[in-house]
Amino acid sequence: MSIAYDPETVEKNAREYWETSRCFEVVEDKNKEKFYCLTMFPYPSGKLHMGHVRVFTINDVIARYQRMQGRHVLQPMGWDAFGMPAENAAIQRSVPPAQWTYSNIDDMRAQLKRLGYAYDWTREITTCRPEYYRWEQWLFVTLFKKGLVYRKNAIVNWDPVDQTVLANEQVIDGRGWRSDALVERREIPQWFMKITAYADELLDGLDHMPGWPDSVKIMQRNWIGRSEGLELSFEVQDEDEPLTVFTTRPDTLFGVTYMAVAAEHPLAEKAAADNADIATFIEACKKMGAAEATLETIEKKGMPLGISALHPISGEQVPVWVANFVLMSYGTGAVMGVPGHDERDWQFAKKHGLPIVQVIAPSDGSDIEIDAAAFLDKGVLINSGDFNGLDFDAAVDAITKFFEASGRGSWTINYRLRDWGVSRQRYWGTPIPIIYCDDCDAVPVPVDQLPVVLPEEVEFTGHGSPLKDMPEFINVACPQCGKDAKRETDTFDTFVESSWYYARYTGPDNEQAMLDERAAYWLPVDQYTGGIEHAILHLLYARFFHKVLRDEGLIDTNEPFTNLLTQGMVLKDGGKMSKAKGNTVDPQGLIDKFGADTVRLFMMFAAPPEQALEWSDAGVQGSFRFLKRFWNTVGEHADGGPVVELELDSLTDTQKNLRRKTHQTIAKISDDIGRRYTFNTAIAAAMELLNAVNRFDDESDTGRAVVHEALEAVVLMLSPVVPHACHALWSVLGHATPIIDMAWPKVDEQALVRDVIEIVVQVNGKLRGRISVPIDADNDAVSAQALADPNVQRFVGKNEVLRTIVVPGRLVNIVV
RNA sequence: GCCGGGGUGGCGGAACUGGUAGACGCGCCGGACUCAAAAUCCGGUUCUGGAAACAGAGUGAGAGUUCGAUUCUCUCUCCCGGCACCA
Repeated sequence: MSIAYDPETVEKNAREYWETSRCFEVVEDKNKEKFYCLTMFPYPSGKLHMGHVRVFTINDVIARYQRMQGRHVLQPMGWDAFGMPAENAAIQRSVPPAQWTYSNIDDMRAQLKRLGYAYDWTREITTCRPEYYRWEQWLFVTLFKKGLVYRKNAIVNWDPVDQTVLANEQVIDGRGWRSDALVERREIPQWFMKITAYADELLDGLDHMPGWPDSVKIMQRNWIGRSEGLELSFEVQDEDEPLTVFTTRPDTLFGVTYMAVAAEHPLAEKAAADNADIATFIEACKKMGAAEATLETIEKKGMPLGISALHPISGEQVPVWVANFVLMSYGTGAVMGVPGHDERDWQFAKKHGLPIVQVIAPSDGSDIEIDAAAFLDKGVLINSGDFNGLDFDAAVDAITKFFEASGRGSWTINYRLRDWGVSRQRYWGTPIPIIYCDDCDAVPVPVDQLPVVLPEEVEFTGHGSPLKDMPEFINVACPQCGKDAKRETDTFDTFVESSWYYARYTGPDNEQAMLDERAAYWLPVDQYTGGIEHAILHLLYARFFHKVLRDEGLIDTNEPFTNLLTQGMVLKDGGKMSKAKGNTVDPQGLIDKFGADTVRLFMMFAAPPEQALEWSDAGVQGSFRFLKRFWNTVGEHADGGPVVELELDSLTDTQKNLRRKTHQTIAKISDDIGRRYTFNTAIAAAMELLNAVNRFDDESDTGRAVVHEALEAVVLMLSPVVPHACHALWSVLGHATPIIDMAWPKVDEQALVRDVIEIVVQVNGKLRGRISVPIDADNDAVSAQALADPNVQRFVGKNEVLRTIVVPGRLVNIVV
């Protein structure tokens, strides 16, 4: 008599086997085909949440499936350990961020082990450890020397009450989240990495990444935003510095009726000096977020500065305005306004009574009313002096030539992508390895003095970085001249750590170099899985770093991630699970109650990975019930003792049918997991086969052998999803070799052969009958049989058959 | 506002290349077992009409292409992700 399914024991046994056999620890082996299978590593926020369980389970299924395909699989795990929540916890609970983080890591590691993921734990990475971050300090210094790192002013959110810099997330409706004070824009010097130097390569690479979803590639392409256009200058009356602007529509140049500059622009500041209204307006502009979403949705406001720019061709005067939607740090801090042919400019001109001039007419000669709406199409130039009558191409060509000849403009390539600001005014991050000396300016910390270690024992107040109160950290001798100097107290954006961790997993123990020859064996990552919310920033920064590391000679490939799978969120009651809503479901409780396999199964069954997953407690019950049924079916079969060898020639039709179902299912699941990543349909197919086995009532020797084949297939194919149960069931089926060392089952093409198939018959596209036809019947025979069907005849009747469409093997459509 | 994705039974979802809409599971209804309940097993379950056979309607809304549209095109609408300092 078989024993009842007890996940607690079953899972403990499997875990112990994996641990003692160390079967997931891998070393480089040139004779084996490697498969590097990675998820985006978690931020150690406390406990695992459902989103973690989902992404890790998806990746674990792929890793275990690939292992069964014979690949040498590396699946590592680590911790994206620097970040803001640790600082918040420190303020709330008076625990240093380091202590909080390490304790969370210990808890979450234990949870991951309980879930049975096939990780090589010998490669674990923790980014807040100096042995990790020292190498990104080294890289920063190296890039500094190469000129790929520079310092410039950039905007931050300043909380005037808490006297601290806020993250965008901490600004709620323009106010500080703790102080409720109106947040101000403030410019401070910050460090930047020149990602724009790689803009073209990052863009072109997207064309050679078939393993990435189109949606992600399109988003990145739009983000980089390469455009070609004319860069030109407007002289400003009584000023030495011209206003430089970029336009992709030089053909509309004669339609410029105003210029707009940012509040921080020198022209605006100058005008504010002797005009109180302008000064007030500029102050108001600065009390506004810098986020693109804000700029694009706010009410567009502006004020004339009382100065004029000179149109570079006509010489006419156009007024210069200051506007709240122009930012100094993006581009040149100035834009030209062409209200006749740009939607936003049109709105702005309408509102402020600025003239709207039509300079483009429709190509078909029709009339338009420029006062009613902007005309955005390309057309023929009018009101454009010598350029009247030219079409778009000719006009762009002629106007560009005019500027290039006069030296006041040139055809250039422009990117929406901006350089990556990596400075953060926070404590819990990698110290930026820079020393400021009064004589030598910013000096990188010499490589032999790295790492600059972040002190972990700190008092945390929440008012700025504790590093600023630590003279022992700040005061240092200038590496160049030896004079007293001061350390940078800013730390890196945490995206810096996550931009190269995937490479460090290949050699996490190397104390002499960032990366070594092991990177060449494992990279690139074959399968990368993570949230769609990282489609742009993280994935673009990682691609950038990969190219930088390549140019440093540390790796020899162009792209970090060959195949990308972006999984959807886990929802509850149609919305995001969040602590604020109080609708979180703790995976631990479910693991304790049902076991890890039930949780894994539900996660994979409830939705395809790319879609949002709606959480359902009842669905978890269903998964548990299925596992019990699965367990009992295999157990009851095994109770009948060993089975005989299958004699394929002597099968009955029913036996043949079950066998066909077995091999159809192998084909289906192999495709679902291997190609489509639709684990939900793979599990559904396994359930179907198991249902067929349960309906199959044949205790003969051959019957039991057919069942045995089906059950072996199901156990093997479900083992990536529910590995603990399948580890046990494989031995129940009489095998000495552990299932973790088994290969994926193979399809017997002979078993799939059938001689009669069912065809659907439609009349005028509506389903009216089904017929059985020989597999090799020709189209004429099939349509004749379809027409003969009694129900089909009812609808065809005396009507004339106009057309008959036969889709071989599928359907017949009779058009009357 | 801009970029990307999504909307299918009471619920999660399936339908892969334009060809049977609703696989599989949940829930619900009925039955078996039980003194009873739980668990388990069997059957039914898109809606409307019908005892049934079957018929009509039906994939966010509206139009279009097609012999045939959940699938392709256009317009609209609602929801989700991203917008450079949440990770």
